[in-house]
Amino acid sequence: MPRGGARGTSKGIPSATVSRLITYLRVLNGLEANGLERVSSDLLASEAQVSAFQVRKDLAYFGTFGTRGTGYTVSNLRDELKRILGLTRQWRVAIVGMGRLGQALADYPGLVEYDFELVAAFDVDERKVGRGFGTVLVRALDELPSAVSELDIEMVFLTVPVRAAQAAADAVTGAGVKGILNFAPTVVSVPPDVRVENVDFLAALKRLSYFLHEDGVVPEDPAA
Amino acid sequence: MPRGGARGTSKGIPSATVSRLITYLRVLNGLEANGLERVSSDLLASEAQVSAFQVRKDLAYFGTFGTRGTGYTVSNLRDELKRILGLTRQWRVAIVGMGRLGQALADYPGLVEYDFELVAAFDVDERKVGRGFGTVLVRALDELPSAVSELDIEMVFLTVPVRAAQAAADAVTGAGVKGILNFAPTVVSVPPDVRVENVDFLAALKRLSYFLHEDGVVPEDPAA
DNA sequence: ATATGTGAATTGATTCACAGCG
DNA sequence: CGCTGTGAATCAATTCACATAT
Repeated sequence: MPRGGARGTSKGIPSATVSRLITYLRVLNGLEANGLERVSSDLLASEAQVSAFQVRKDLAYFGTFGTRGTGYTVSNLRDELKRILGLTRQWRVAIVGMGRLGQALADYPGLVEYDFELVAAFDVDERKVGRGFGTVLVRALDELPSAVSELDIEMVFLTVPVRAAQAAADAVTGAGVKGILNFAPTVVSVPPDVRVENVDFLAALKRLSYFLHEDGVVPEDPAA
Repeated sequence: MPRGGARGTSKGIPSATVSRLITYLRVLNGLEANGLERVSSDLLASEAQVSAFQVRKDLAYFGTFGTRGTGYTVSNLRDELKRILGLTRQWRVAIVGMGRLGQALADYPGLVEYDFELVAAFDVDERKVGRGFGTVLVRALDELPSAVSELDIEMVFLTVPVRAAQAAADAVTGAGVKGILNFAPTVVSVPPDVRVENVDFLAALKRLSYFLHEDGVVPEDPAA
């Protein structure tokens, strides 16, 4: 019965809204780079490919940021969105699984740019332990619990094979990490206070397969 | 204002359903590898981390695949899902943008495994043209129109920088490709008969930031 | 007895229309 | 007047209860 203090911490915000806020933030950065100072919900909407209603409703979940009759100030709205999304501080991340993908992420310059600081990397493979990638040395997986508290690791990129994903997720959450960016093409289950976001290239590829295929498929007729 | 253009599906099937079907297929493959022959909606649901109602409703959009009182035959349901998802045939794909990510995808063995055949790669950079990655040679971008028809390219992985994404998408759709797997962290707009699926690691990372940050944020108090 | 398949109820998200403020 | 902010209406998705088949 969620009737009482509906004003508590932001619950009940559609996760589609969060995704769109990220798009709005990108659009604003682009507009700002072009020297634009003001923006209307209409312009923002067309750039983000949603309706203006949607833009205003999404923003309204978090407060009122515009001026009636005028619109929004680009830099102001951009700052508000960064604040809402938790992007005004650094996040300390580690990579678990230093295969091809883990190595690529360790070298990715975009991380630093967006204030995500890579502070550790882990792998089970003895031969990889001690090697350096990007700014970090690879550690053995059993160092994870101590490293999480010593280095204050807040998020982990899970880049291990499917067969190792659940065990690795258990180790990560057992060590106290509350956020997992899961690149393994599988469902991982975690305690309720841990958040998992999936980055699933193969699933996206199969969705594409479905939608391209779709036009040629006739659904079964339940005429019985 | 995007009127009428239902971005979901053409047949009224929730796109969340399509995503879940992909998960069910993975679960079934796992169960089959373990020698299981029968499965109930309950088991499938718990493995996929959804409700059994959801599993049955998702399947019901496409037909009836189970036996009352018994459940589903693993191999049969797996085959049906592959058929529904368009995964019973090969798909011919090309990569546009042979930077780090494009190169990594060209080498990725998972593509072949899932019947996605890489038939071409493109880049604007003169110095990359002619080099080989995986099974293909890099071509100049202006060869795209002829290559699409000659090689029957059906999907493209868009792995170019954000600033080049829209122009590249225009070139791709102009050449007649109907499916784009967009890895660039930006919205690309395409004609209504083209499907775009996004693989957006930075967006997932920012969603994680939001949800971890969330607990510490107090929404604005309208006492001004 | 058991587990699927499905109309109906419920919950959630999006769209709308216009009130409210600059 | 113009454009934001928001309750109300519409639309979509999920949950449920149970009839139905083996």
